[in-house]
Amino acid sequence: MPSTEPDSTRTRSLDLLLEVVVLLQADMTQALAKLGLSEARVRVTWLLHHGGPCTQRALAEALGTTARNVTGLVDGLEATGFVTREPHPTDRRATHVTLTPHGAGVMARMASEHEQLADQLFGALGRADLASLDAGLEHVVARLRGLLGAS
Amino acid sequence: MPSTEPDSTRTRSLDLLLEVVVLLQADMTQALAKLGLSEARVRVTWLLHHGGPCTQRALAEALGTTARNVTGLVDGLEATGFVTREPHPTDRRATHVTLTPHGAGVMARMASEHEQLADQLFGALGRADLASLDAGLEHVVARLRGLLGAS
DNA sequence: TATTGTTATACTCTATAACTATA
DNA sequence: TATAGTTATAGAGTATAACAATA
Repeated sequence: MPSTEPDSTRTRSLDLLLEVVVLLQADMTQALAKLGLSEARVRVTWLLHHGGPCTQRALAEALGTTARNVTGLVDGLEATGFVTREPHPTDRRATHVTLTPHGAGVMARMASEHEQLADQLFGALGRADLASLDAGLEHVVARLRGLLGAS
Repeated sequence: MPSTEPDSTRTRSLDLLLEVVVLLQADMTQALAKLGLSEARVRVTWLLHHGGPCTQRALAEALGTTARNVTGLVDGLEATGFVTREPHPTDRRATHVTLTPHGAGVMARMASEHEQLADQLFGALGRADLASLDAGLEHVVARLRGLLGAS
């Protein structure tokens, strides 16, 4: 038997992984919609939840997007009661985007749903199975980082 | 030691999985852009590549979207030379969306890049490691299908 | 009457460029 | 002069609703 596995085995693993991507994304989008958030907006509230109040400039850099886009995202989050624009303590050009109590509550609820999902996905797996899954995923993460870095 | 694992272990596995989602999506988007396609448009060409020419109505149902949206996607694919609108052989209301030779060539190239990615991600894994990764992913797929079905 | 695809309209996310207020 | 955030404008993707042509 040759030392290289047939391609079909690896391709099947990639297809499985892509199916997980599709399903996980669908589940996330659905869960976010119930909380009144979109994927783009939750990235903002996530940054505010960890890290606290923040200028729009800093948000734009952390998100890897433009200042204009952040204006739109914060507009939407402000209109739906997730954040407020406060004056920056020292720089009168800047705004301090801050989570409202409602926004903070939703983020806390999201964290608990996150743990719940982890239990639902992995609760039935034994310790050894979970460890080998983690090892495989870590391998994939390392490979993908390499591919994206050396683009 | 209690029979239930601490939550933190499972949450870490989920975070790993979410990181794979983010990285794989970034890699796909980048690869598609090089081929002149977006994610929404490649779903259309994928359906045409497998399955052959197709009415817009059938595309809308397969994509789970509206007829209006398919009009826009096919407009874009037509303008960039991936597909043509042909008259339907028997139903004069309908159009037969068909891959051009260029579109078919790009899809073939995509398939070969798919195999290449599978080799890059999994080539260094032994048979046993790959099998246990597959088992874990299959478990996750089954769980996610259950969650999405019973929404 | 039902179906296929279109136009009309609107909302979200993204991007560039020009501009205002402040530093 | 440089920076923070805005308005102006544009394009992709999604959705509903009204409508034309055909079945």
